[in-house]
Amino acid sequence: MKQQAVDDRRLLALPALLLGGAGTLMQAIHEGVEQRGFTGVRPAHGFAFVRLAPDGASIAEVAEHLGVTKQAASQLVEELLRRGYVRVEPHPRDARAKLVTLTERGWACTRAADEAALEAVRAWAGELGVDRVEELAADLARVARPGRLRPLW
Amino acid sequence: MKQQAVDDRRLLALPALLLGGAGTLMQAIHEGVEQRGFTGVRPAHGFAFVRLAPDGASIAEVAEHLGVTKQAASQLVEELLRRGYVRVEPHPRDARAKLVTLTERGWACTRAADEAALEAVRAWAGELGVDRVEELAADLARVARPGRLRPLW
DNA sequence: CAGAATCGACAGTTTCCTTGACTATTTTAG
DNA sequence: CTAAAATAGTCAAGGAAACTGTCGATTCTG
Repeated sequence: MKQQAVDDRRLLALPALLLGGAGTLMQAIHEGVEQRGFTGVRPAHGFAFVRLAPDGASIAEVAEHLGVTKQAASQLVEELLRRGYVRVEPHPRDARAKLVTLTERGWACTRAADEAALEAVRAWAGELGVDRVEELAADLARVARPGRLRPLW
Repeated sequence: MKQQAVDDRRLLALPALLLGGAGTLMQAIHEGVEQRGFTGVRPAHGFAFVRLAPDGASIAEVAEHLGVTKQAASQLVEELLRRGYVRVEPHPRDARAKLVTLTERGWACTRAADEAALEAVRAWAGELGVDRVEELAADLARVARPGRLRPLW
């Protein structure tokens, strides 16, 4: 039990660091995307792009992915449509649904986000070394169950 | 340049994992705190507790810590007051200001959050080993400059 | 094929944060 | 030492982004 207490103290630092690191990273990505000329894009949009990227998705699928209601997803998609990041077509297999896919501008924004993220992580690799960063990623991959990629809580 | 491209691919996984891991952790903490009987406590409250914990803080200091306006911080403090997590007294050195400090209930909630976080991280330690988790924390500590601990965006 | 489930939209509401204007106090400059 | 500027906090109004509830249209299920 005493050993347990010691371990606890060693473990207690991680949550704050993880939350802080994620916040820092998100901020860096957000700023990087803006600097590359994609203004008015919120992180929630970026998380939506992840789901839309491969082959598009329905609004309900976007909602499920973000962990919000269909109404919220619908609004978000409409905003992305207005800004030219996505196109919305009738779904080929379901007349009730709409198929939302990225436009070229949407893809460009996605690439910009990747670049911005990479820029931040490259700085870390310079500090820790590429191998250490890769280990970090491997460790996280084992513990971070990729549930919903929610913007927030 | 080619090596650079290879490294990039190896690094590109980290951002999503870090964001996902942080989200998972936040969710776990939030649920753990609720299960321990502290209902209606949002993560933003938890971040405020961090600032209040040592010796209390003024409303403006809470605002600065959270990265929101004084008005928002004022409202948040009032809510914490209603729920019994903090007490508000006149500031001993500045008649304009209020000194906000945690009540015993506030401290209990803080401990509950620590326990919930620990519970999650202990599960990781079981998966990776304590030493590996500690390395993880050490790496993160070197790269994650603890800016504002915002709930954010 | 009839009932249940699902897709998305409309309307109204809530929550949380913002800007702007204001008073009271403290700090700074002349 | 006082007049001006800065700061602490509040009130009021408004907006962004989510929510619930309801609905018509379509698809799935038994």
